[in-house]
Amino acid sequence: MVTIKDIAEMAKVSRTTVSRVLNSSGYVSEDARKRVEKAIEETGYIPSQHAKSLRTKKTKIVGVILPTIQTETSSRIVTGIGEELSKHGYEIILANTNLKKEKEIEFLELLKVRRVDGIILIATNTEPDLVEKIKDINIPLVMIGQAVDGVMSITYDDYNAARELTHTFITKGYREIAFIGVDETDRAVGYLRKKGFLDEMEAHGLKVNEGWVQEAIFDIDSGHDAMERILSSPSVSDQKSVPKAVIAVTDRLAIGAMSYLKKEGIRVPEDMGIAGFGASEIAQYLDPPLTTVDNQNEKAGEKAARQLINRITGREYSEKIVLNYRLIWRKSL
Amino acid sequence: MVTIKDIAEMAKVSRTTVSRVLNSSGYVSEDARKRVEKAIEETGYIPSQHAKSLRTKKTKIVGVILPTIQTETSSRIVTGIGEELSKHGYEIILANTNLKKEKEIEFLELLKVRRVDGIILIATNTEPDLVEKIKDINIPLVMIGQAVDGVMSITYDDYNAARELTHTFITKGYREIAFIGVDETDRAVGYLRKKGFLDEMEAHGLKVNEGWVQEAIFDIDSGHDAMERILSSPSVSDQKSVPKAVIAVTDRLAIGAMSYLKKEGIRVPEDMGIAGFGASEIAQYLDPPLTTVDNQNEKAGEKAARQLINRITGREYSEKIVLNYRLIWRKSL
DNA sequence: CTGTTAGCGCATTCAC
DNA sequence: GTGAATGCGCTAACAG
Repeated sequence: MVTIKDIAEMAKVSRTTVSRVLNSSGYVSEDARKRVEKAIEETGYIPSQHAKSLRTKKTKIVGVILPTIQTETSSRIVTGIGEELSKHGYEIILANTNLKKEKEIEFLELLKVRRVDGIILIATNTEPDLVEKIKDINIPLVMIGQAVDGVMSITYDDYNAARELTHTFITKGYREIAFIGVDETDRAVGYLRKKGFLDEMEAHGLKVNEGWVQEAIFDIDSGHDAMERILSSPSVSDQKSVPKAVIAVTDRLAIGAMSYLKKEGIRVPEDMGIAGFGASEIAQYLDPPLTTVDNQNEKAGEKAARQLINRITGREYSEKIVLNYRLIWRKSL
Repeated sequence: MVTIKDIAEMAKVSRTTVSRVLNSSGYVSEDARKRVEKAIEETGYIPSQHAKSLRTKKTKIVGVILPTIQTETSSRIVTGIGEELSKHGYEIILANTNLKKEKEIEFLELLKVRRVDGIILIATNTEPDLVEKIKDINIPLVMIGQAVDGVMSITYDDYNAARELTHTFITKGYREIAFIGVDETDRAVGYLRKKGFLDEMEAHGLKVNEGWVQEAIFDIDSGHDAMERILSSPSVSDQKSVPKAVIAVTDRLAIGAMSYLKKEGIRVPEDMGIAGFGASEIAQYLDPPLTTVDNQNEKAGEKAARQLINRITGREYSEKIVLNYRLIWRKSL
């Protein structure tokens, strides 16, 4: 492998001079520059980022820890992050936990070994050991999706989105509304979206029957099963109170729910209104097209990257950003 | 930042000894080891991978270049790659071209700067400048999805999958079959799948009308439009020959086509059979569920990673691997 | 404008 | 069993 030393010798200058033309820093005579460039050209020399990093203490790498890349949410966020980072000459090291929580902490360690300049964590929980680890990692870090005191974050306005969505269901005349949520250790998706729903229902004096609120995991089948549980809960079986609508906290859960409804011959939206969250691409092609909440994931990724870079480079940055959302009304209710 | 030198001083040994316990190489007395470990524990010392890389010439990083991460195909491949690499202590640097071809070459450069140990390229084309660049990059590289002479690759059996799919359409009684493809510079998806289709049709003496073969780009809307073009092509408009089935080269294109059919009141599969490629998760939840070809993307990723590591570490590896596929029959035909 | 000197943090001889 | 010496490839004072 050809090194800076070889170039220096070929161009009959010192390594310093080569370094100068490489980084276009300091003065270098036209003549010397030419010779250096020629040598680089001839040899195909490419400077080693490692040696450079060792010296400068900057790696120009950002670690991205995520729970899975196989959801539109994640992949969009990553696209946004990548887009923004590459503008500034940073690369991404991808750390995919595949939904194994313990790996989050492992990866934090690992990224530290790699001396990344910053970390972006697409978070699924805010558990104490994770937060503790984050706080003593001593590398600029921003979380996406969850907010924690003392940690930079980009979050969605989950609570208000859920309220507004619920509100609109109500103003459209729905009064019996069911809910498919997820585990509340996911504070944003599990807790806040559910709370928004419940608070809005309560504000309107509407009752949410036991059995109407079901918990699922993040996949389509789970939405299917949750819908089934809702429709076979005691008060429903007695025909005393059948929900007329259902809100699912992700589009995938909504798709699963729809598939159950279709199987049972329950028409959407005539017999049951439905909405999801996430604005997945497929939502608009469903039959009927699914009402959903667009959280602007790419933008979340971009903002996270931008704020992180600001922080890394000592510029001003926002500690917390809450993105606004957009309700997309379609025919499913 | 605490370094190996600090640990050495604290433990009253030389840096060499610290290095030894770090890498569990060579002899080190129980006593010395204890002291070193204690010092590491107390300081939270983490060795710098950069310094190590500079010394050992190994980064334990693999670069992954991909056209987009927002398709199931890509994200699954990446999951497979990540899964396998992490078993061996490698990390991924993600290079997302966002469908900009020129960036592929740019990223190759960049990964060279980073001195990655290997590169995995999820390829969309096999154009000469790309191939040339690959060949003189001098870093072990494996392509996924496209085959090129002299380059390691993992590919799908696109040609035969297309033939077999077509064959089954035919044995089910379909004789008028249309086709939605993509640009043939994508040799695997664009050229081979189309050729498989055409060859099989020809082998059965079936005619493929002009206008029945349309070219789309990789998104849902494009599938919709292609379907529209097929059904409004001259021979179809004359009612002389309306296709009774359509094969799309990706599930997304098939979904787009289905949405057009639904809009036009054309029933699937009664009026028109349809199939896609890719075994996307959503395919089974469509109405009707979509027949598709599973080409095991995670496995492709895993194999690519494994072969690459074999190559990097000087073990035996396969230059070319062609994965088998699996037809998934559902109600859409 | 340019070169000399001095490390960055680590692994690897080679002695002891 | 252990340590001193050396250098990986690069940048950053500091002199000239």
